[in-house]
Amino acid sequence: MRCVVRKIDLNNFQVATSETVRDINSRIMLNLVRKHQPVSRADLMRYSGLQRSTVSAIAEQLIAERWLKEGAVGNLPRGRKPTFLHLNTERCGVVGVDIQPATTTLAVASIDSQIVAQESMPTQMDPLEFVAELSRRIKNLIQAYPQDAFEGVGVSLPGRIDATSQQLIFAPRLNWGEFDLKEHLEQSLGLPVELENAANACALAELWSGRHGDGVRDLVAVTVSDGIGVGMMMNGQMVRGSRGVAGEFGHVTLVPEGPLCRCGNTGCWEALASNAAAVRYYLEAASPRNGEAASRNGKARPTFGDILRLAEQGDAHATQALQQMAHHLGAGIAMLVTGLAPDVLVVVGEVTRAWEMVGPAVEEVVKQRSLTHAVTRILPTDPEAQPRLRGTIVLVLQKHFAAPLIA
Amino acid sequence: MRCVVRKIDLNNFQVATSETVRDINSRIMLNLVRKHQPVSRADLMRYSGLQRSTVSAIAEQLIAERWLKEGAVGNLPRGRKPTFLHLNTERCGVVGVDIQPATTTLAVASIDSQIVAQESMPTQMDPLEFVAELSRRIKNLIQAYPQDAFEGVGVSLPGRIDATSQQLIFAPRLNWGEFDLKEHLEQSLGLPVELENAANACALAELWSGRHGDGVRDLVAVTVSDGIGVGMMMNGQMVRGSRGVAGEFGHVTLVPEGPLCRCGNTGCWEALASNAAAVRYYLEAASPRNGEAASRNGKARPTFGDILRLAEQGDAHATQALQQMAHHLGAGIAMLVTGLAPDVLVVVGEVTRAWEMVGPAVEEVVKQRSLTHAVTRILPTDPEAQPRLRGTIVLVLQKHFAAPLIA
DNA sequence: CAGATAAAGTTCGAGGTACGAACTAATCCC
DNA sequence: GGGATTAGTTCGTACCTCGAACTTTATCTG
Repeated sequence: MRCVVRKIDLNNFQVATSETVRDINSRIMLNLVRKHQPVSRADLMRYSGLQRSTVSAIAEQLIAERWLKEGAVGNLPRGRKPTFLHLNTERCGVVGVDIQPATTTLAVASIDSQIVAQESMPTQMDPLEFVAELSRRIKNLIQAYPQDAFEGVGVSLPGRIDATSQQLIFAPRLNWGEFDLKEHLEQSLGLPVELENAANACALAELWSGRHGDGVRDLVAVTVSDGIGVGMMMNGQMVRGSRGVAGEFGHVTLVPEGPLCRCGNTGCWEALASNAAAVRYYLEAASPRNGEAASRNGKARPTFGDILRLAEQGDAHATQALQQMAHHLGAGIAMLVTGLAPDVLVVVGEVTRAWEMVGPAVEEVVKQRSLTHAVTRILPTDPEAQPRLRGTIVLVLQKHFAAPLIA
Repeated sequence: MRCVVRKIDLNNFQVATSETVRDINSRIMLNLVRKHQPVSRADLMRYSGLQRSTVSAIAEQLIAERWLKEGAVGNLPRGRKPTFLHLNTERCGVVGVDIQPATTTLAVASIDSQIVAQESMPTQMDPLEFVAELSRRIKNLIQAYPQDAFEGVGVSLPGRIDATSQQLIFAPRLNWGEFDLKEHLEQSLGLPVELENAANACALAELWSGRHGDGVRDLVAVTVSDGIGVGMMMNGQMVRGSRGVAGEFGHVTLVPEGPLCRCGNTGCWEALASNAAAVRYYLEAASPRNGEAASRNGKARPTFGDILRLAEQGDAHATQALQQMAHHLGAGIAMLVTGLAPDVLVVVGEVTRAWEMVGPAVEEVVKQRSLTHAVTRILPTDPEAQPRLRGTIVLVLQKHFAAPLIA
């Protein structure tokens, strides 16, 4: 039984009243239904340890609030048949937006986190234009449902959001400057908006709806694209750090005299192990003397997707580039495994498509470099699972399903 | 207003009852008294937002349980004079034990974390002998107080404790093997015992009784001795990781082809920046050709303390060794600042005695390598403050002062 | 010096919540 | 049809906070 105590934050606490008790217990109920649905009141009583009468009372309230619905009756060998309860998916509640440099994906999900509609659009260069188009599309998706049926909008993006002001403070890959995305979207949609860094969103999604089991309380997500991002869930909570900038392990120096990174330093993890690094390794291997020049005269610079395809076809240079990338990916992952010892570390990004090639190389480096006590499972995510997007859904739903802010 | 939500742990939750409300509110009260004492009921009402009647009721209960005591009456320009409340230090409650490879320090503290008695003893090689001697000394210290006045014993040690079994799983510097220290001490003393890794204890002490202000929720402690340990408090909670082994950043590879570490790998942070590394740098500088040999033939190998002393006297080799150590210390700290972005990072160890020399070098590396957004304050701890020992006190007290385990 | 004013602290009834025992409902088996 | 079994409801009790009214103990004012 792991039980980590928390220091009470005397700047930001909430005293308890009688309603607090109901709040806590109904959240527990909601989570138990989410996990076990369809489930009878009698089973909820057994799972929760609450009295049968209390379970009934809470169920009645949650049904009145349209969180739960009564469904079919079950069958038992003896006795009265139970009435099953399940999450009320008609309360069709959440909009999720995954902003990536080129493409933005938006989705509507029900409160059981199932995506019921989804579409994509290009990510405009101009933030105001982007907000206008995004709002138009969201309104369009939403209008089929009752007016007040939506809880909010979750947004994941490749950048940093100040913890207090919720302003975008660092998003070089979007190049929008210090734009108040939250304010603009809220104004335009009339719904509460939650912004989150993409890696954090992935970690959130994996902890809440990944298939890792209930025992997982510490999870790290590593997103690999043109950069590397890290999202951390520790003790079941997101680690945001001082100004919401925790997780920039991508800019830790792993090779002191290594290649130049776009951050201005040298040998950063992401300069060694990102998709862009793999492309560089490929160019270096393909024309050893002068990799950069080769790409300029004649054929276009290959994309990381090209390299994955070439490696799959058995191209030696591409395979070598992936191996180099894998080695350095492993070095960074070893750092996280050694330092944070999460239960699970998930890798997100195109690179997972070649995991049967990259994975073993990563595992080898991690095994060699980390102490024997760490038992972290390193898992690639299925690209179909859309962890960023699922994270945005959880971002909104966690307000209702997470433990209440107590003391 | 930062507010991080937590996923409810369905394997380990607690439903709320009416008593839960009192539990939460009395813990808030206890913390408010701890912070503001001496303080009147009326002030507590204002700090907490609870009703005056509720504050009185809770105060009455806490006085009955001997947590609080009524003290002097205050003075106000008008109206009835307030009766001040303060923590009841006569409830003299906690034993702290700081086990270090050579010396073990034990202390008795009151519930306001003030140390009232303290003594040291050598750390024996044999764990059973050690437990016997430690118990004898603790019993001796305790006997002056009422029989039932002690809450428990907190222990910090250079090693790892399995999160579930509370067994010692890795303590090479003590060389005790897999010894069940907790069980042996509890048997011998009849008091509950809490074990914790030394770096974690430091982080705990700094968060709970450091002078960093209430706003600090994310704090990292770096202990520098013959090894390097890292303790993390994130969102006001200790990060223990999967099997309680989080924080082994000392064994992250920072220089791929670097010096051999005792863990078997090369270029680990602690092989580059620990006290032992500084001694190595000194020997290399003092006899460039053959540092190791020099120490063997003739004069004894200098200790890190010697190097600090020499550097203070202006010795060039010692100064250079410290600079090398500082550079690498900075590299590792830059990793932590970049990746975790804590509000505060404290450095613990003998090296802080030379901080006017080491600090600027560390700051320079960190400034160069970390992104501009991190606002981490890097602070040396006062060696007099005994952070390890204070951490052991908090270890026991947090059971009563921390937020209750809810949902 | 008496009355007004003010602040601290107490008392007590109302409302919300969970507990737990007793009760009703539904179903199967003999 | 009666007994056994399980699901779900009802209702009185206990605990807790709220909030208004009240008591206590001061100072200020005319």
